[in-house]
Amino acid sequence: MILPLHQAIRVRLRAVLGELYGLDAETLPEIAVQSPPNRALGDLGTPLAFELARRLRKAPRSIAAEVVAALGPVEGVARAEAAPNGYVNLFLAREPFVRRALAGGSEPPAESAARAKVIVEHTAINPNKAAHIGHLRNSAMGDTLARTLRFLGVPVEVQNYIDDTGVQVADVVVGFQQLEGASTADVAARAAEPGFDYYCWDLYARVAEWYGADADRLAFRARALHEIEGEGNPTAEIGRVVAARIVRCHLATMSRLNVDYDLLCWEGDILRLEFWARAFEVLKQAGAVHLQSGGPQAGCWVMPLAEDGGGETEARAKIIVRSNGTVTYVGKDIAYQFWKFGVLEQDFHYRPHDGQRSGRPLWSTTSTPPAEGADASAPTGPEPPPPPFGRAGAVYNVIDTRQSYLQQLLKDALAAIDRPDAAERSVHVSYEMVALSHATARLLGYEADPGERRPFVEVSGRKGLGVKADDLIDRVTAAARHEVASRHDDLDDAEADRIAAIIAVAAVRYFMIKFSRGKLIVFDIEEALSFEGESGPYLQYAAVRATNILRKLEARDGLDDAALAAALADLPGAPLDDPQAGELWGLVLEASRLDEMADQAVRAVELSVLAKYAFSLARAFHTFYHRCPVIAEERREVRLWRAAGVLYVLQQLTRALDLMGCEVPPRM
RNA sequence: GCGCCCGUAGCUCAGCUGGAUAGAGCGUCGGCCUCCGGAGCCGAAGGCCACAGGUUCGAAUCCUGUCGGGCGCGCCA
Repeated sequence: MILPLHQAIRVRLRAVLGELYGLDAETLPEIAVQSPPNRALGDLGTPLAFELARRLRKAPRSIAAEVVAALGPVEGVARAEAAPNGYVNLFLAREPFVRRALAGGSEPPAESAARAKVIVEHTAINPNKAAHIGHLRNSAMGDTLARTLRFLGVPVEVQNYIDDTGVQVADVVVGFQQLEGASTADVAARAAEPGFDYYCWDLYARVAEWYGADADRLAFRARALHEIEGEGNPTAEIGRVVAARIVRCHLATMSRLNVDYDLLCWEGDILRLEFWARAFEVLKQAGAVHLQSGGPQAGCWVMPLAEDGGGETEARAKIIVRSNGTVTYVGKDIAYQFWKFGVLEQDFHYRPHDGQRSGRPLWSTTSTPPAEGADASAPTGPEPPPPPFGRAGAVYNVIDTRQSYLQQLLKDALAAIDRPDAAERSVHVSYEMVALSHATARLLGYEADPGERRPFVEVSGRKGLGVKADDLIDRVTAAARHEVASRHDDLDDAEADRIAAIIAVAAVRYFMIKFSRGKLIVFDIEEALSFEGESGPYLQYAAVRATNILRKLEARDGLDDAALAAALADLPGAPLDDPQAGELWGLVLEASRLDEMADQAVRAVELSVLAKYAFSLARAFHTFYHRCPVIAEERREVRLWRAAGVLYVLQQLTRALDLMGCEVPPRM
């Protein structure tokens, strides 16, 4: 991994600047270490001479020359060069670099339990219908972020917020009651059957249409919404049945994509445990909210909007508690966010939820404490106590860009209660929506709106318009299955299915991650089914090719990973410095940058960085594959070093894929 | 009206805390299976980085303005 080397170089350069010019390390800006555009220029380079030119009243070129002359030995660096234009370029010691890379290849990432825990909240799909492609973008980003943070040694807690008491669930309940005359038992029976999430998808669309036909019917929604927050009434019971079942459907869908969670947070529990009451106290004590005495907002508790500046702040304050005393959505969200940062001295109760395919234990919040002794009688023995949830040092909320205003209010609220640290570390991971191409919308049977001028069609749950996540995965899997079968006629059905599933996951997840988050994705089914070019399967194919080389090497020469390592131990490194070895060296160097890219992805909160890097590494490998044969190479030293490079690339590519929740299939 | 996001090749997009010659994929055209599997590789054509100023040794990147597009801004959730 190259990041520690960057750091060592920075430290040395800072010392050199101190020795040469008496510059204080404190007053120096962070020294940029970057990759030169062309490997011939160097393996790493820094433009520090440019920044110092004015301060030192010297030409960059001479500063660079002086720095290079004074640099002295740096661990891992073979030599330095001052480029004529002023760059300081570094050439790494290749042999030790490759040896260290291979040795560290199997090491687990540096654990640092001392670092503050980070909460990543993602998915948060309304539990009233099947998940669609828009939700996949959220989950793919959130899961990749969580995996990347863990890779960097940060303790992570993944939460999935379940809005079980919102309008969307209420609407489906109204559908069951008013359109189907269903009882709680009827709904429970239907929920136990397969395809409940698809059934509710259609029902939800029907309810929306039903409301549209007669505005008076919206009264049913208002009543259901009220009842659903309570307990012991049929509406609440049906709501519970629906939400519980749909959440299981969502978890099953996400599990297909290797997405998992630590905790399900139910909005109903936040209400029943009255988190808001405590949050309200905190806000009032800090003077963050006040009661509006006059004007249109008279009788409401409001929070002044930050940075309003003008004299109209009073009129434009954000209402947190309505004049009738009920709390708004914003208030509930503030309470939840406060809990995440440990601001409320209050906690949920917890119960274990179903197991996850990944094996990661999943917990669920509840409103009631576990019954005494009940667990001890269970066949599995007493339940382990829940881990300490909440109280995070930083929070990432993965929610689409339309929630920006609300997310800003959460930061404002934290700042208003004098928790600027929490406000600062309250990060909105915003992203644009996923829309449908006209061609795909047409394929779904959607009649194009003649007034539609935009080049895409917005997904709409109310209209029932959208590509369901499971349908997408099914279609991509079928396409992958077809491809696999056409390439291998010796695979049995189970194996072919397994490989197709692995490929489909990569295709879908890579597609959701490769665009930067501010970009609207216009989803086109044909494009998604293409496994050529910049796609998940392209990355997997590179890894499979690497695996094949190593497998053949083992079959022919009996050289497995351990034997290869042993053979390298007493192998001269000279072939690496051969000018012809440039291809191999460039590949290894590129492969070593995974930690640099993971770090950058987190700092910029831009997961596409990771996707682009993995793609470029795969591309570099494919090129190498064509130019530099391994098996057929006759010179033993060259062959072994190439094999070492292939092994390292495979390790790094596998890790990069893992960060995106993708696996390497055994064949493809 | 205010706020956020977007504008780079025919299309879809990368371009890192400003840095060396603006890069990919798709599409088009032309090559490559006697060679570790062609879901691949190599090459060609294709760019006033929306526009105009500014800051800087240096701007696709930062600042201001203009134009075009998207999304928010409720005693809804």
